[in-house]
Amino acid sequence: MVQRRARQVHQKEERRQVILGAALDLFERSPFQAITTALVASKSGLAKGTIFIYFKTKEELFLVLAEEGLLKFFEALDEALSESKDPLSPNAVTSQVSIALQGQPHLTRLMSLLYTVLEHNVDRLTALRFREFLATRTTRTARYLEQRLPFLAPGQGLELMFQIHVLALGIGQVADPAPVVKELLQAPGLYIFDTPFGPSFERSLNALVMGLQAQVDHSNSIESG
Amino acid sequence: MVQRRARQVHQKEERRQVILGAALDLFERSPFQAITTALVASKSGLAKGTIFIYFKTKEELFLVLAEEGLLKFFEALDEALSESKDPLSPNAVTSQVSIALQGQPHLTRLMSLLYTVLEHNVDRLTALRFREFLATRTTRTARYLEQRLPFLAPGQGLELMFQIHVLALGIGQVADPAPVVKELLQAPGLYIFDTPFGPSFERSLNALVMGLQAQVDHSNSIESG
Amino acid sequence: MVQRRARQVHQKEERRQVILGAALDLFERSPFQAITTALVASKSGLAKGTIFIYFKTKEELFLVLAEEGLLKFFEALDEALSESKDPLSPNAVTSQVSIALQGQPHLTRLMSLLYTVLEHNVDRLTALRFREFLATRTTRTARYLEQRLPFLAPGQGLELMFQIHVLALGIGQVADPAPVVKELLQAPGLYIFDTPFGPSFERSLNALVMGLQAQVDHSNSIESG
Amino acid sequence: MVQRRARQVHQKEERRQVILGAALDLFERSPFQAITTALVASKSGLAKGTIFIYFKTKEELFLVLAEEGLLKFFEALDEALSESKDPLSPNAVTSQVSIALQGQPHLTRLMSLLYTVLEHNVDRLTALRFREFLATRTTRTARYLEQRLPFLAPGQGLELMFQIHVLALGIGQVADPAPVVKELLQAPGLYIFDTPFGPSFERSLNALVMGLQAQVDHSNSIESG
DNA sequence: AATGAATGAGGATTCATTCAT
DNA sequence: TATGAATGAATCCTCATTCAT
Repeated sequence: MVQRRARQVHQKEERRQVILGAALDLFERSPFQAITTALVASKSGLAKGTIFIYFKTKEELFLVLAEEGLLKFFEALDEALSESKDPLSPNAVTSQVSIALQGQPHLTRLMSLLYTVLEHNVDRLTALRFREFLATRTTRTARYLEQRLPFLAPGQGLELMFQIHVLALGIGQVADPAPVVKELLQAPGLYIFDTPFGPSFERSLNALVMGLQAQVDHSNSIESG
Repeated sequence: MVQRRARQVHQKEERRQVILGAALDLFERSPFQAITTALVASKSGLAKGTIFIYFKTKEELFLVLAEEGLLKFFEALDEALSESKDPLSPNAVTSQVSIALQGQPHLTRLMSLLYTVLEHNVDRLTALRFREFLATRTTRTARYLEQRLPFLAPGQGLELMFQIHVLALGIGQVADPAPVVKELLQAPGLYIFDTPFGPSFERSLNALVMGLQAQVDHSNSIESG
Repeated sequence: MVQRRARQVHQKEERRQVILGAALDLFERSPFQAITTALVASKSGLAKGTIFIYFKTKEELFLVLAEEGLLKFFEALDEALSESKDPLSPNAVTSQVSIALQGQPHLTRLMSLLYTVLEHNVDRLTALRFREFLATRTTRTARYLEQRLPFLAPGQGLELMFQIHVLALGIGQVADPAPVVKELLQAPGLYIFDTPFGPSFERSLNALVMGLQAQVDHSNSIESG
Repeated sequence: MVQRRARQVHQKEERRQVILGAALDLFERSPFQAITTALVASKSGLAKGTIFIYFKTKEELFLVLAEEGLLKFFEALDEALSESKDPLSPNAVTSQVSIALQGQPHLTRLMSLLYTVLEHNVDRLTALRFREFLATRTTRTARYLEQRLPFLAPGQGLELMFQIHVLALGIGQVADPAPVVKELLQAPGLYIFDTPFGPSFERSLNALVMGLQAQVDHSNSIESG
């Protein structure tokens, strides 16, 4: 069964999306290593070789998936942060970030792949484009943060974005343990580190934001003292 | 080449250490996937099969490696925290944690494997033992933290340990990018997220600790207000 | 060395035959366990992985080999049995079966693998198809037998086919001993069970057919008595 | 836990029996390939190495098991056949053989291993002893058969023993299909060859014996004709 | 552009057997 | 004799990727 050829740009983009959709579907249900390109192909209704016309490697495919997830996250967060110009409480910011993040439930799992797997089998140009995207959007959102958290000094928005990133990465992994472990964690005494993503993330991020604020207050009081 | 048989308990422990040493050596120079059991064996001066007498799977071997690294980390930190009984500043705590962590340069790389790879091919008992170790030592160090940071409420020591763990995990990954990416990050504009582990970790942890303190102060001032 | 791609159905069938031929060649010279898939591949002039495109497992490959051998046996026997419509003597039938069987010298060795090895690593569908083939052809040949041996009651043709099958299986094994044993059997007093396949098979089958006839005669004489 | 050493002959024989018992136990529940020497050892309460003191190879161990099973079979059959001196009907003989055979339910499974596996990894001497045992007992029982079936010419007792052997071998395999197949055989139309051992064996053997008788009658009638 | 046949490197484990203790 | 640590050969199959059609 030969698919119609996608000659026009928008047809190609459409087909790309079909593949990405299939990959995401599979990723929701199974770990990365269990997802073979044959599986992605058959789920896409395409041949194996066709996948590699649209994505140079399996890792590139998932890197794009990660990018799309990140994009939605950035858009959601940016929108929430730019609704008004008024300052926001740390709590409010934390909560917005958390909401934006959980709109992409698979994003954190993708992110743990990002540094350990995906970027390891991708060519320079693809990596460059991804990193440019990441830098651009991170910087933009950082500016919003600085606007809504007036105590942030210039540059601290970026710092906060870094910490959000890192927190999501770390908590994402801890909150998604191996099947064997998932079972074990029911036992009393092992409850440590067995935490749902959302609350842990919010608590930690909240502390972080308040810490940044405290640092600023502190240095201010010294200056003005 | 037949090795002298390790019949006594201490001989077996010694041989175990030889294997662990070889594995660590290799891990310093290459990614986990590139380390074959054949490599570990030949570096240990043992036959391939012998490795599997001491460790049921490749993953178990590296899980033990992670545990040993963690043990050293906990010991170093515990010792630093129990040197005196006086309160410590957030900065001081942060710095001790960072020092203890960097005494085990490969620990963070091992930790990223922990949740995504190692615990996925290990039997229940092995996973259980590891988690018990983790729970025990984390709890113990949490108590020290509560002693040296008097503003911490009971239970907040554990919370802080969780955050340390998560921060190390996340920053460890971000700070150790793929070779292609490492090169790219030289370029201006992409410097984002290109940060050495130590300073990033300390800044973030510091903010976190100050945040916890601020939360406490805040709730106190409300109560007493 | 990349082979020309077999896109057309007949090209694929051709390649399948190349693999089967290579496997049969190897099987003539060495025991099943000694035949590695690598060997089959290199003998086929194909890559290792290619074998598994055509056959899901090594056992499936040899199951197909067995089926092809059986097919030739059935065809030869059916043809011999349908040459005329006249009754045949037990001796004549026995001899036809023996001839058809010895046209496939490796068939009996393959058959001993069938129940003990091949069907143990084959999926349901493959096993089903093989058994359907076996049932269909066995039933058909059974009908021929009933035609040429008029004393056979309905259903006894199938019974006879079962006995032929079982005899070929058993004698095939006894007549093909291990190398060490082959040597020993030269010694006097151990000649027991050291028998070439053909004559043993014919003698036994002959007795069997005559026994069936005798049973019929016997029950007839009782009825008419 | 070091076992007491077996210094006396009878202690050694006892230990041998412990091992054989363990192996038989395991063989009842699992296929030959699934039985590792480690399993046999632990089930025997001995160390792996100890097994190899008593049996040179895994195959020798199972060859001895086969021999013991055969011995019991011969003894049971011999006893039944020598109870009186009167002639027996084919039916009676068939039934005695079948009873003796089914007293050793695992014997037929062991026998299929005999020619295809066991004798392939055993030294000359072991093979020789086994074959001598087989020849001796087969010959002895053959004599009993000739006594109870007076129509048998000299030498035909041995012929019959061969056929019994071969029938047990073949039917044993057909009656013990792979798990996948066992399921399939429930389906209608595939019932062919799906037969319990006992009845199939008796029907076939009966026909065989009657065939031998018929042959004799036939040649007699010619001679006297 | 689409296909899917062909590639072939890749690799952890198993396990019978040996032999130092 | 008993032990069990050490050996190391042995191997099927997977799967991302290529490329002839």
